[in-house]
Amino acid sequence: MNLKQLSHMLALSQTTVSRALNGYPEVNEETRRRVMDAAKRHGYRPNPSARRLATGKTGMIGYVLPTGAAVEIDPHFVEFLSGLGDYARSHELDLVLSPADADDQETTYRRIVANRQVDAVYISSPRPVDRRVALLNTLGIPFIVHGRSEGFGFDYPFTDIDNEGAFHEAARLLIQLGHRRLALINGDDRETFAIHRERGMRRALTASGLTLGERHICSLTMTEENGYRAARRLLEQSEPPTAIACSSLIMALGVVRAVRDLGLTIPGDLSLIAHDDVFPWLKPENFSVPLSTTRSSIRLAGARVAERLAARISGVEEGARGEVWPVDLVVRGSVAGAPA
Amino acid sequence: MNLKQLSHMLALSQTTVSRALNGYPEVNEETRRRVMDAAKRHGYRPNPSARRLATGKTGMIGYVLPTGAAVEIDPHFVEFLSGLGDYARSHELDLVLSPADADDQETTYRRIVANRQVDAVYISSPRPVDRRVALLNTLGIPFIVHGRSEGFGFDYPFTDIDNEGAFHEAARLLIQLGHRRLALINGDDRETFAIHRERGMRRALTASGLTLGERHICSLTMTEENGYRAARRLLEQSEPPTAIACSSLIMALGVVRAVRDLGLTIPGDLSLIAHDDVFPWLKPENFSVPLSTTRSSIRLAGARVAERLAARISGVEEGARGEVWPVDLVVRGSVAGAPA
DNA sequence: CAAAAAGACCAAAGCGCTTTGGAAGACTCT
DNA sequence: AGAGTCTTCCAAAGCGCTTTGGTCTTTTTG
Repeated sequence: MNLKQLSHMLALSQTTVSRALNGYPEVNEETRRRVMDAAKRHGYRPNPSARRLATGKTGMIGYVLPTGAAVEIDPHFVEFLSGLGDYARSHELDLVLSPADADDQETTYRRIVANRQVDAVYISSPRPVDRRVALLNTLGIPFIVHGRSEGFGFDYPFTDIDNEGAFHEAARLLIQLGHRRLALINGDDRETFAIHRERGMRRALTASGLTLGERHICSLTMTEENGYRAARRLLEQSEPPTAIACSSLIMALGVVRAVRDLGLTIPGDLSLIAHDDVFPWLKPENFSVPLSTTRSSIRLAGARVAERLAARISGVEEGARGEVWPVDLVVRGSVAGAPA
Repeated sequence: MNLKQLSHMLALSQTTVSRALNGYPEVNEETRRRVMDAAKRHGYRPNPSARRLATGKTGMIGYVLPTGAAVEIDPHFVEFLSGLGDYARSHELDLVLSPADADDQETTYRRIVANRQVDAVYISSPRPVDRRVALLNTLGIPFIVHGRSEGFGFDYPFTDIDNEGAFHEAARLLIQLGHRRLALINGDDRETFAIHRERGMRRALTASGLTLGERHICSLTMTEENGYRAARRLLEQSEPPTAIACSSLIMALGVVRAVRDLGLTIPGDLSLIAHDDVFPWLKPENFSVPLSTTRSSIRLAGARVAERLAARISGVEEGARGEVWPVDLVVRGSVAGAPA
């Protein structure tokens, strides 16, 4: 059932039927009702390919997926995706993942823009002065950055959480509890979020006349294993930290394992705070010692990004507004006063 | 730069240019070279929307993504996706995720098929007599099932691993080591893979005159937390198992934690074997006690599914062939003879 | 009451590609 | 030399939608 057939059986022109269906004003309400009704009754669905060709709109949002043997898509991506899906579903948007060589995403971005394959795209895990941001800005396709980049001469639209504030608060709490040797187990420090977290922590330490030494900071991809290694490295030093802030719950898993292996206890020997992206399958309250966290749902962020993308596609949202979400600090059993 | 312009500047018809580019035989090799050359020089890329409309081919493979507040996309999905992406990238295929209400995926499948939004789709986490398989079979779109369904009156194409064989071998090893009380911590037993694993384990037990009692089997979604709970339930019984087979490394993490909390040791008090889907971020050899596993890379499976989908789209593969991959049994420190 | 404006509809021209059904010329064969 | 066969190319017809530029009524306005 296509437009031609439908309009023929209604004894109307394709023009009128098309307009009736798409809500254009120049059609009699009575006629519109008739058309709508017939369309529903016969299960008419406009062919998206044809519509695309005519309008250039695809009803899809795009994401360039870095791939390659060495590249792993991490759980954060998925959870974010879930949120995006939540919103997309209720608005009949589809998501196109375009796999690209991790070292050459630019070509793929150019392709999907040139081909008009999607109406908008989003970027995740941005770095400072991220080339993708600059590229999309010149390419002129609607986009949102999940996270932040820095150091451009222009603004761009983003949705981010207050990573700096979160880790500032976490460190401040630990300091108030008497800790003097703090350590940070961070994510990949080429990414902006990690830089912001470090910055927040340093700011809190500096304010109390403390510092974050080279030996007290680790920066690794966020896996359980890396969490374990980092913790061992930190805790086996001559002057080990008495408190650790950790960028991910997955790494925290490794930290807990290391602490146990070393025969130490939480929070007796070590206070621990980790950032919680709110994974449904890994909850800080269910750690052997319930974990204190800085919490922000990455899933909600996904839904929000989808929402803003939709708004940009339809022209409701414009300009380069960035939004920064506050982060909750949730205190549980894993923090305590510094050991004597 | 579109076909019209290109053909005009070559003083050829659109027909000839189109054919030259698409490798049709009825064009002079010399001409073809000229065309190819000009196309490359001017960066001509056929408009995919137009091509879609004309051919019906989209160059995309689809996946219906179950979403909803209660639904979590699990890490297995992502790792599978990585593999799919690896293949898709090198063949210029894109992946379309169509979010759908988890309880009504059927509508979405019908939509993407009716709309010709993708050339092929895949299904994951199938259950016995999975409705999606039956639906796609009648809808007539190329598809591959990752995993297996059962109990239809027809065949369908799938790629699966030998879950039954894997857990049969695992159980057999444990039995040979003298274990008599085995337990299984399984995934959601509505899914076929879990059923197969249980079946394999029972077969091994039966062969030795043993049984798998109701009290020695848990079936839960595969999270760390559920692994912990299951292990505690099993180990706090009056006659606890001396060996556990576990369906996932993530659950095994929880099992290890439970064992420790109960003051037990691996492999002294408990032997443990888990299935390893080969996540780059969680490796069995790095567990405190290196974990024995049944191993099969879910990432490779993703690449294989993409490959078969591509083959089906191009008509190279046909029919309902199913393939079952063998699973490795990798023995590490977490198994030992049964305690006296 | 004639002129202008508004309302309701339509025919046809795209969008940019693929593919059908030739046609013209070059080659072979008897 | 004429008939048949390749080879190589082209004009034009889709694919199914949106949108432009009208037309024909009906209503409003000075």
